[in-house]
Amino acid sequence: MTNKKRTTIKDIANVLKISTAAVSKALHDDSRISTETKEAVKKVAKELNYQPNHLASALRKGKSNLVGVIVPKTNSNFFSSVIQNIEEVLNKEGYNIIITQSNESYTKECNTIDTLLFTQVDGIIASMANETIDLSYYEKIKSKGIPLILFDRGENDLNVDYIGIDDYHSSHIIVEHLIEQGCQRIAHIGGYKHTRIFNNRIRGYIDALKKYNLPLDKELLIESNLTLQDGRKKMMQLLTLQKRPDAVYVAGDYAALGALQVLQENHINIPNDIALVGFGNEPFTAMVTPTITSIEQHSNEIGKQAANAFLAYTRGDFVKQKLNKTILDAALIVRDSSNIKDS
Amino acid sequence: MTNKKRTTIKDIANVLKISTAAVSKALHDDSRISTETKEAVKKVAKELNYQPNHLASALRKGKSNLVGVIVPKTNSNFFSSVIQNIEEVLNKEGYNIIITQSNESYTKECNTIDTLLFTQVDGIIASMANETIDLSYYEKIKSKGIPLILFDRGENDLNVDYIGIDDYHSSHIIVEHLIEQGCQRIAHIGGYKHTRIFNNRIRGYIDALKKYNLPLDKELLIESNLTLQDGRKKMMQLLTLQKRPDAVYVAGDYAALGALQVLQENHINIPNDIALVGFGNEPFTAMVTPTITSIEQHSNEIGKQAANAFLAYTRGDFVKQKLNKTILDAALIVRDSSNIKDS
DNA sequence: TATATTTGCTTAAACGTTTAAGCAAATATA
DNA sequence: TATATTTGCTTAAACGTTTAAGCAAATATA
Repeated sequence: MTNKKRTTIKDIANVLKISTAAVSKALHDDSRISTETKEAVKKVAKELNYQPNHLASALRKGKSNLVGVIVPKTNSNFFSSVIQNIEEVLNKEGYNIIITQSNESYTKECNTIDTLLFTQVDGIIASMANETIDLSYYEKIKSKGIPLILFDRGENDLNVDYIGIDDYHSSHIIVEHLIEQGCQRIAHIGGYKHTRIFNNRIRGYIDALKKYNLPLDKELLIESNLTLQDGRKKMMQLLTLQKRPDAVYVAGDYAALGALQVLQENHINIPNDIALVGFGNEPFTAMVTPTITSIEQHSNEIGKQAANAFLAYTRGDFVKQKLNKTILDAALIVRDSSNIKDS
Repeated sequence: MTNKKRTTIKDIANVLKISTAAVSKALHDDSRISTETKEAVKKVAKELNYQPNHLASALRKGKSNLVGVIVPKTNSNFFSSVIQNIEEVLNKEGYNIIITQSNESYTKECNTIDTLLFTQVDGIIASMANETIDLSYYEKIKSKGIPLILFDRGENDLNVDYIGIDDYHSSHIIVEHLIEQGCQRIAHIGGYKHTRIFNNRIRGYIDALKKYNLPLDKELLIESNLTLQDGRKKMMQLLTLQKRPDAVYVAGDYAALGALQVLQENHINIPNDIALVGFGNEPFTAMVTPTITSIEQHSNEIGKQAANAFLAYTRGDFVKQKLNKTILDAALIVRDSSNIKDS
């Protein structure tokens, strides 16, 4: 524990009898420093095991090289994969990320934002909690002039960069797929309408039914918080109907799993009696029996693009910063739970 | 974007015609500042929407109030739950955490450590990557005098605080449970022997067999990286044996799931033909069919204790800092995959 | 050869805090 | 009433960088 003080540029300067300014410039390969000096500085830096003090340079330069990432939960393949890709892109550019979880709670999300602002992050990349309706905390970020990028769960009203998939179109793909399988009464257990992505999925569902001349039955369209538990509850509700659906499209994989459990407990054949489609392509959808058809959201791509959107800001492409709404195409992964021909 | 400069204590000082030192002390409730001044300062601070510059105080105080957390992956219920609890405890004490993933890669882990040191974290709480054998990077943390706490995957040799469950005893509980179910040939798909926790599970397995006078069959003890894929592979290997096991204890849930899939594909009845036990109590173990018996590792408690161990250091209990090896008792969650009486 | 430019550094100030040292006024103590 | 202590502030320096401004020596240009 003989924690002798860390070496600073001052120490290097003393050894070489030059100024700290020269050392600083040498370490940053300033063109006005001779090659010999640079080499000497770097050699001594290595010898003394010099590690730059990030806080000092951050303070001086007015930027921390930290980016805050807010997700509803890390414990989901989608979000952890997005995070991993954000990290990969930003690390290359010298940024570190601070990951925080809102746990789907609005209060926790606000605290989290305060914490990140306090930590002087250079930007925030976020996906909103389910609960979040009031956007004033996000406005706070904007008003401080800190770049804000939203992905997956974001609101149009905020007028910031957004990366996500085409939820409206995804619903079309799913409904089309189910109709191809011969389904005629397709139910939708959707997310909260106030969240854009879930609203888009609902609109897509409704319009796709219209497109294929299927009637829209209000009983078959249910709002849910999309947890496993609520998926069970909403599936039970559907089973009590006089005219049961022959397919259920659930806007989240966890809730889809809940629905699957209920169907199995009631000895209903999947997909022949009722076909099932989830959303998100969580790994467990390929693990359960039957495997669940789902939508792949390209989490890797979303993470990379979100990071790049932030970098675009920092590179000062402010001139005529146009709002980037990047919408990726989703992919339907057909599995046993909706593959009627094969089963 | 009229990003007018942030308010500093200087601004507050100017308004009240007092020194910045007085402002600083007032904000920290220094006993040598009058109540009136404190109130006035806080009032103005609020009016000007003052937010302390964390970098400046960190630089001055020589501590960043950031704690680095390194996990093999965030995408696992165990780790994300540990993280959540670390965060909860540390946030209360004014610390923020920087979460990084090693992705089970030794190289990534080293980078991650460099990054955290560069960011001037006040401490590091880590669980090691599967690959990690060389501990020199962890020694680096210690040599810088930065508190290091390990949990779950940690090595004794490092001589630092450690929080985990009693893996040796967990194996005993599992083997006892399987014997109670009538199993006589119990296989173990274990983790890498060089990782302490997996080694302990293996030793526990061997000793428990001995205790109950069951022979140790080398064929039934297999080393694995415990991914889903490798679980499949190792299960197939067990099925090729002349004398198949009647129970398989897998040291990780993902690998257990792989084993389960292979058993089902071969129409082997679980648990009657072969009983199955996993480790970690990942949520999906309760979701698949049949549900998988597993070991609950008390991730919440581990997270809390790890955070508290770090806090103990910062509180300067250095005087006679004794090594804290906290070992929690694990709990066996019996499910269908090993419940022979009921099935 | 005289002047202009470039090279390679130094000096000094700054980023926004915190804190040791100190000082005058107010209050307590003998 | 004279001295000691406490209260409530200020002054000044420091944390470890970066960077604008400047200057002398070396080199290029006319």
